[in-house]
Amino acid sequence: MLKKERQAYILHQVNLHNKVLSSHLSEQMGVSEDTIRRDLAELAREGKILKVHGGGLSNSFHQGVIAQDVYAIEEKRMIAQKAVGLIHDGMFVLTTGGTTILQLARILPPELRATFITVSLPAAFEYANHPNIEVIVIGDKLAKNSKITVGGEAIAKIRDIRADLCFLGVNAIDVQAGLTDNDWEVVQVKKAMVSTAKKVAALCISEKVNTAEHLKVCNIEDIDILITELQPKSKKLQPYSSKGIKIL
Amino acid sequence: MLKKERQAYILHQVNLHNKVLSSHLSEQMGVSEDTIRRDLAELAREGKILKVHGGGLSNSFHQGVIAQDVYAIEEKRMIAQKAVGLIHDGMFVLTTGGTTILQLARILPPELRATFITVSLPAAFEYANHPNIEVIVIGDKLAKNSKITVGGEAIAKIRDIRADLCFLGVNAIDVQAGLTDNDWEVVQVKKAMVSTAKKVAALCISEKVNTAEHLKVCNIEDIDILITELQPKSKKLQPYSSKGIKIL
DNA sequence: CAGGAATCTGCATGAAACTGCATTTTTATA
DNA sequence: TATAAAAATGCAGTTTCATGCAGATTCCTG
Repeated sequence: MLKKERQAYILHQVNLHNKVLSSHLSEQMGVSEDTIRRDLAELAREGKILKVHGGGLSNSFHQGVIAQDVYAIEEKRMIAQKAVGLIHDGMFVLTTGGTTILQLARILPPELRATFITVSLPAAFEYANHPNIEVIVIGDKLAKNSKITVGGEAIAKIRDIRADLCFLGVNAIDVQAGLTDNDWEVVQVKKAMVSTAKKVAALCISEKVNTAEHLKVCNIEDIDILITELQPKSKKLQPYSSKGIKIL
Repeated sequence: MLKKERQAYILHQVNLHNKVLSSHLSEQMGVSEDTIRRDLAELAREGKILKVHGGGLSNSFHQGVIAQDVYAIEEKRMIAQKAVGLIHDGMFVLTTGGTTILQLARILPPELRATFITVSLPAAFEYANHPNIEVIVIGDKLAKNSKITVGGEAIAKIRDIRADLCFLGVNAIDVQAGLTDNDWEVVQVKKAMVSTAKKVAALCISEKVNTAEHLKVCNIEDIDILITELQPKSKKLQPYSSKGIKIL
């Protein structure tokens, strides 16, 4: 088993269960606890997990339930503002979770009449605050840290929906690597969304542009629209523009 | 159970109930009171709680965040306390929404390993705070006021699940009229739950005993267990007891 | 102010982590 | 393709950490 593979697995486990035990992982993949510890240390150094005595925890533990201030909120608001312009009355819109998507959910104009389909519970709450929005929740097993539903049922259900538009909260995007993420289950969900939606819009703060994670969601060509807080003509976005992606 | 995990749980409990007892926590998670004290001391040092003789208090005075008050919270807590005794490791439990159910969700002991299936988004959030609870969300159209999913999909999915136990938050109960409610869609969901669960427990504050609404959920005979804040032998509950319902 | 409960202190123990080193695997390059 | 360099891994010995327990002390309550 490759190191990266192992770490991806650990990350997956952490994102799924919020917690991993060194002893458990060691046994599970047949390597020494030392190796696991080194993996955990590395993941912690990259800020992807929180390392504690005995194993590792999801970062969401450290950030706590309180003091939930969103990172780069202004940028995300700006992105949401641009994204909202893509939605029109009568549309069926698919969305993932993520803080950027939540911003979008908050600023939907009250007179908008559309149907939002989501796997994200927090997003569903926000959509529900809008009088004229229909909200469809996709059900399945709940991933505890991200509060999104994941699994085969969810994916099958997403595939059944021919949405007009899909908003993806993006973890990492790169011209070569395409759209990538670090949680196996989330990737499955996003893949399903990309494949079923007529148009795909990626919401991404500029900081994450030209970065990559381990797990691939889709190719850069599968994205129709890229929304960042930058000016559309910004140099950083040129490579995407020349791939035929519409920049907002 | 990891140290951080334990502390996160304590913090959650403090923020929820504004108070925790060392003795209670010790028993709940099966560690010595010394350990709890050390945890409380550490959390206090970090300024997250206020440590006092016998346990800990929320310092929300400083933060300014006050928990929303629920009608008849004490009664509901008592009901939840009784209900929790019915749940055992490995069980599949179906629940509706409602504030009584939310209380139940909050006091689940951390070591409990069970699967909770729900249509209620707020309940799903609460369940997700418990480290060893699996949460399955039933998806469908979201009813905005009650924040539960309703519709044919949801009902079909509920029917697919052979749950060991079902907790119904009860709106009105009466020996003749049976269990009744006033929201058509909620009734559909409850009906499906009653028909599929092996055991049905109704959670009901005494105030609603011997009242009726317009829409029928099920007959009184379909209920296996009735939980109120009253003593099981209370006069008000005799008619139910004599119908063969177990009173807690 | 008396009695019981909660707390603190120091210590013992087992588990986990770190350190340095030897061995294996991967990668780069001649 | 051969081979050196670099990286990854496991192991043994030592150190640190988490936790429970016993006994002394302090804190509440009636």
